[in-house]
Amino acid sequence: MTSQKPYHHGDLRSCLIREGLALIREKGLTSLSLRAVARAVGVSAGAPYHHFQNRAELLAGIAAEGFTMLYQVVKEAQKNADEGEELTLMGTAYTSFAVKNPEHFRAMFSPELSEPGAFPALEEKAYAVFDELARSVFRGQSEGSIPEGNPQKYILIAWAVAHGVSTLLIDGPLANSEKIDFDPTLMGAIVAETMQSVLQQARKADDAGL
Amino acid sequence: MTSQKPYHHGDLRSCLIREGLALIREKGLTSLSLRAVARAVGVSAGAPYHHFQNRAELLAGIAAEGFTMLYQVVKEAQKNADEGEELTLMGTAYTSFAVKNPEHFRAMFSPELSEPGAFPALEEKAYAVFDELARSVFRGQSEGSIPEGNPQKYILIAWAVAHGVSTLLIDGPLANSEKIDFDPTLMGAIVAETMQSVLQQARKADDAGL
DNA sequence: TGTACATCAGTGAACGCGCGTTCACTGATGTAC
DNA sequence: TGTACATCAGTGAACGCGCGTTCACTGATGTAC
Repeated sequence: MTSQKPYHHGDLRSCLIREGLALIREKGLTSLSLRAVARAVGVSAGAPYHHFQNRAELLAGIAAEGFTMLYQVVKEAQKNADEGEELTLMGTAYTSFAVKNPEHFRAMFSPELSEPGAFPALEEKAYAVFDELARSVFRGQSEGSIPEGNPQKYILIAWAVAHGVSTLLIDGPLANSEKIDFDPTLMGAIVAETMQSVLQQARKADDAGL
Repeated sequence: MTSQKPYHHGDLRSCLIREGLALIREKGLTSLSLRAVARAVGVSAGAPYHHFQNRAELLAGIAAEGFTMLYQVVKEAQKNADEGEELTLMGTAYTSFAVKNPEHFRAMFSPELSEPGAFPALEEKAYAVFDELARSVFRGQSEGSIPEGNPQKYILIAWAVAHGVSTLLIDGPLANSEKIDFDPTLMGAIVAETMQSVLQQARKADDAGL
């Protein structure tokens, strides 16, 4: 048992991020502020500046953590997938991550962080996820499980469907609407079904020699 | 020629919205404020309160305008579509709207407005768009151009793909990335191709009696 | 057509607030000898 | 094992800022008669 108020916190950075996530969950991205997280942790307003240069870096820290987590679940899905279903499983893993970690997800795709060049380390992490997606498509095409043609097409479809379902579920009109009531199970299945349809349809066209 | 500084502006509400859109475009949703738009129009800080009860209502006003515009382009696409391609054309119209009107789009799907019940008039307008999508699916199913089965599936796929491509293009990693360089033409085609694949694949399964 | 008056849509000053950020400081910790 | 000292990670007070919002006011507009 340490004393109630040790002068040195010991784990402040992690705590600030944790409280930052709670703040995003409860009051939205807008209300994320260095003062607010410091207050939540019970520390002075100046303390966070020993861990983050400014407000944007806190947000970037949260986003970076999120991309690391996303990379892991996507990579895991890829590893466990049979030939030909990599892209589908990666897509559902993406959506599943978003639904389970909406605060991270919101931070990761926050427009405030999207200026190119502003957060190189973050871009690197985001790119790593994209890269796994791309590699899967290339591998699928060389193995024959994904038809030839512009690989970007398959990358973008997978990403767009997964991202679209995710954002509609998290922040969009589907999130809390009383008028529009979707079956949650259906949501999860949508990404998979769409990917499979696209791939099968493309294979058929490929076989027909188009 | 009226004088330079008429006491009554005459069209302040519209001007506030117009400057609000400019502000969102240039500095992001975060920096939209009643004071900022008043300043941009060249009017005192109190003036906007004769047109909007508070800050949220300005945002809601912008969003409402956006939903009205979106409804029109989606409805137009629906009208001009041949039997069986309604859903596809509506999806591409949606994405096209988003890319042409990113400021409206950002306001429309701003989390700040997504609390259910907070802006009933806005929800009504958003619902109208969704409703056209739903009607198209119902009509397609009764005409036979869309397979039987859970209509929600087709609604959600169309919406998710269109919404996903839109958000990736507007705010997401695709917007300004130097590492990920997608062909813009491809983007536009993605929504259509995905929808067509899904529908054709479903039709095939339907014919096979599944 | 003119006039009195209600109402509308502005002004500008003021308030309190939370925030980002800085800075001199201080207590705790780690390390060289 | 002790001690001197550098460094680290906090404190708390202070600053300036932009914002939301209110309020008494005033100039312009529209309307009844």
